[in-house]
Amino acid sequence: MDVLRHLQEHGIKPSVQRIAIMGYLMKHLTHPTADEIYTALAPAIPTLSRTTVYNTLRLLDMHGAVQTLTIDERRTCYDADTHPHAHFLCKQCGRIYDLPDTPAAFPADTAGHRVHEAHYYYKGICQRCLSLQTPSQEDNNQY
Amino acid sequence: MDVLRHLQEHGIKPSVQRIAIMGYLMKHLTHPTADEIYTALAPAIPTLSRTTVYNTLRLLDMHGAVQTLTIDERRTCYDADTHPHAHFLCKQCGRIYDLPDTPAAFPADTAGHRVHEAHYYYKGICQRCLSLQTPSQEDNNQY
DNA sequence: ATCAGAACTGTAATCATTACAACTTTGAAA
DNA sequence: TTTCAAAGTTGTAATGATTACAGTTCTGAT
Repeated sequence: MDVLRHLQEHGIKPSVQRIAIMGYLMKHLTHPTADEIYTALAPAIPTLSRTTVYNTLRLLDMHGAVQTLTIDERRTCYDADTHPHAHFLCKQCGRIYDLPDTPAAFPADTAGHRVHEAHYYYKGICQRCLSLQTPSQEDNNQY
Repeated sequence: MDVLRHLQEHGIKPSVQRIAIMGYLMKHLTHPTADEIYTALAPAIPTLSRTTVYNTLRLLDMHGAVQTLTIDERRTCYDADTHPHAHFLCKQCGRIYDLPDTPAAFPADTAGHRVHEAHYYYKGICQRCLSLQTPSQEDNNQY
């Protein structure tokens, strides 16, 4: 997992903060939010600012080094895996999973529009929540 | 376009406000935001409250009478067409278009998760912006 | 006519994100 | 090796969409 090279391949000048944020995303493929990244890195980089995390994530996205996920209305999530792949959001626990099977990356008919990005996602109840489910908890959905 | 029947078919008790909001969405398939709906209806229903628009849209979504689109990080949009169909967001003008061609409604392998909703969308530059594009405007992207 | 529950309203709070201005770092040229 | 401008970072304040909440109005059954 060569974070430095990954940044350079995308034309991003490295810095302590950028390496830490990109590295966190490459290590944790759990689709974290900006705030989760900030909270995780702040102890190791005490001077880190939330603004830097937001700015850096936008920079990484613009250079194609990460993918921005706007699946959940409330939280913007980030994914170091930029290959087009489908996601699943659990409406109960809020976890976002990668799905192995992905529809075709581009629609057959784009109606004349120029497509830059393709996003596929599903919402429902994840396997984990289904197996934990008891009748009395069935309406605990939060997402 | 029978708004009243549409509401009743989804088990929603009608009211002046609910009929107006549902009717607006059925007439305007442009994927408006809550605020756009409020602004459009407020002159005709002077007592209308923004809160009611938000509450009603949530109600309509929960009963399956509309589809909530979380394509754009900033704006939550609504669509009276609840059939699974793909969308295209123009990164320049922000318009959301319907795409005629839609991938399969459900993934072949859901990894054990129970899928309730399928969402497909693309981002890029729409035909309209492409045709208006001049070299000096090429970086006016807002979305 | 009465009354309880549902629906609606307006204001205040929330909270993720962005704007901004000051400070720090970097790296090239003198 | 100093200088200096540009790039990067920081903390605080502002923004703006959405939600919480408490009071008011409407509805429909009795």
